[in-house]
Amino acid sequence: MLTAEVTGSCVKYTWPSRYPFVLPFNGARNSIGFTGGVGFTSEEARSAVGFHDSVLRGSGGGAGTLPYEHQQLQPLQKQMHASPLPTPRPSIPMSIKPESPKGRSRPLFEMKEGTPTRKKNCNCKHSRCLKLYCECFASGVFCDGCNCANCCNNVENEATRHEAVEATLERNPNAFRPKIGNSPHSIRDSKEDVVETTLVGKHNKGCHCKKSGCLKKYCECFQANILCSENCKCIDCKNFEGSEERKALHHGDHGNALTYMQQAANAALNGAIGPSGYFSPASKKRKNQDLFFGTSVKDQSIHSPVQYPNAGHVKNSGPSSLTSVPTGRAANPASLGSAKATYSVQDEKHLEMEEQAESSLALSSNDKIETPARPPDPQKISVDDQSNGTHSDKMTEESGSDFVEGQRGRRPMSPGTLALMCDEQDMMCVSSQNNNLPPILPNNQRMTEMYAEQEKCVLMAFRESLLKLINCGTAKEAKFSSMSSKAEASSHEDPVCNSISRIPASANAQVSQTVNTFPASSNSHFPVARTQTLENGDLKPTVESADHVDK
DNA sequence: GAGTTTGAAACT
DNA sequence: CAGTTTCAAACTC
Repeated sequence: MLTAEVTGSCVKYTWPSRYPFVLPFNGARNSIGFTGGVGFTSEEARSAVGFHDSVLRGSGGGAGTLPYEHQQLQPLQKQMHASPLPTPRPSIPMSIKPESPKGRSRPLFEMKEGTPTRKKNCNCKHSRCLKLYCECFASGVFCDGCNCANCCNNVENEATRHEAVEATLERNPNAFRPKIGNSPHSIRDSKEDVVETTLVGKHNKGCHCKKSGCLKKYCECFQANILCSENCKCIDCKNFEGSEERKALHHGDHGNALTYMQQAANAALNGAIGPSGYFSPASKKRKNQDLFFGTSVKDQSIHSPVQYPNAGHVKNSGPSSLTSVPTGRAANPASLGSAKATYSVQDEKHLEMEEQAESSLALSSNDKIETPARPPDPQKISVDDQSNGTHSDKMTEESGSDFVEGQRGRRPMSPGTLALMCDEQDMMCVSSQNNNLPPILPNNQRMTEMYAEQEKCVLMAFRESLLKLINCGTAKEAKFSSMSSKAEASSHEDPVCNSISRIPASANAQVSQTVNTFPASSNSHFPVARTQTLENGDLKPTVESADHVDK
């Protein structure tokens, strides 16, 4: 199926073909490119994309400002036929670069203040621009105005180029497919708004960096503005969520206090949820070691500290669960729709659930990320205000909460704490809205709802982990108790284990009750841990909708 | 701008 | 599949 991807002012369509097919559209600023696409007509493409319905609207730029209206298809069709390609249905179509967006990791267009600008041309000397060394070739575009020598990546050498493409595809059928997992947000790279737009997608093959720490553009992940993932085989990677170096890089480069706040919030939240939820650089380094209970780290998704809130919490009772503590999404609005997370790729169902959750969140966060010329987000303002210590009063007035009130007169809080508090206040905002207080701005409301949703996810995950822990301990203790009881050949009617199990049982009941009060929509994507009383009185943890999870 | 470093791609 | 070489971009001076 043809998929549409809206990236700023461009829409890229990906056809399930191994050939790159990049089509120009409407000049440099508005481009529609088809990536892939052997033998399909514009009509097919149009219907597949659903120009007439709402495919684009679903993923589009938010606030109803869709850059590609129906009538804009006309120039597209014209250009398709006016393409320099030798045949109407080229087997290896390419287009001239200046008008082509790029489907690979290295963008041909760099976003500058929301405006795509041509990236510099290639300088190939020995490859004749017929190998993947050449960015143009790799991007599926003809060289045009490049500084290359003996270039064969042009219309004149179509036959040669065709052979080269075939050879390349023979080596690697996916050679012309995007290296980075699709994300409509990853291109966004303006200096003003780098706030964790990085947390998107992942490198399909992963990088193999050794010396750059994955914090230089040598690293394809870094270059693509994404975090390294479990696919990467890099050494001494610093391109992961929570990395101080990476944080410093972002912070130093852009001086974006919000970025820092959000990242600090991520860190703080991770730390708050669990000691192993937040990965220090040192812990990241453990991927090359076997520190996690002697289990091969390669088998676990620890490459990135970020896990989807519902991903793999309980799959591995050991290391993986330790690393799967939900993180930054709750505190990081920009990472919401995109959180580059390393999920434990262990179960397709789980993945599907994740994607559903992801897409639902991404949808709601699209306007924030995609709308270039938006007025300052009230949420950001509130964060900034918060950092200046001017917001707490406002929040107190709005929410009437004792929480913020209680913070007065105390020592200054760390950025992480402040960011966390910001989230708390977001929750309070939601509560306020639920109490029929005057609504805030729509965008703000969406954001706060998102935060609430995230917090729910986080809390759910946390609760689930605690439940597992309790149940595990209870079950084990009960088991040992009964064993010892048998050994003593005594027949106590009320073994210790029972008295122990009562406590968590009631606790579980309480928690379960709490969980059930969540709207179905909020946790439908996530497995719900419950307890089941076995015949021997032991409590058996169960996970709804996730019976694949290891017990 | 020249030289060096780096890591992906290509090759063996 | 692992090791080596080639290549061009990124980086440094």
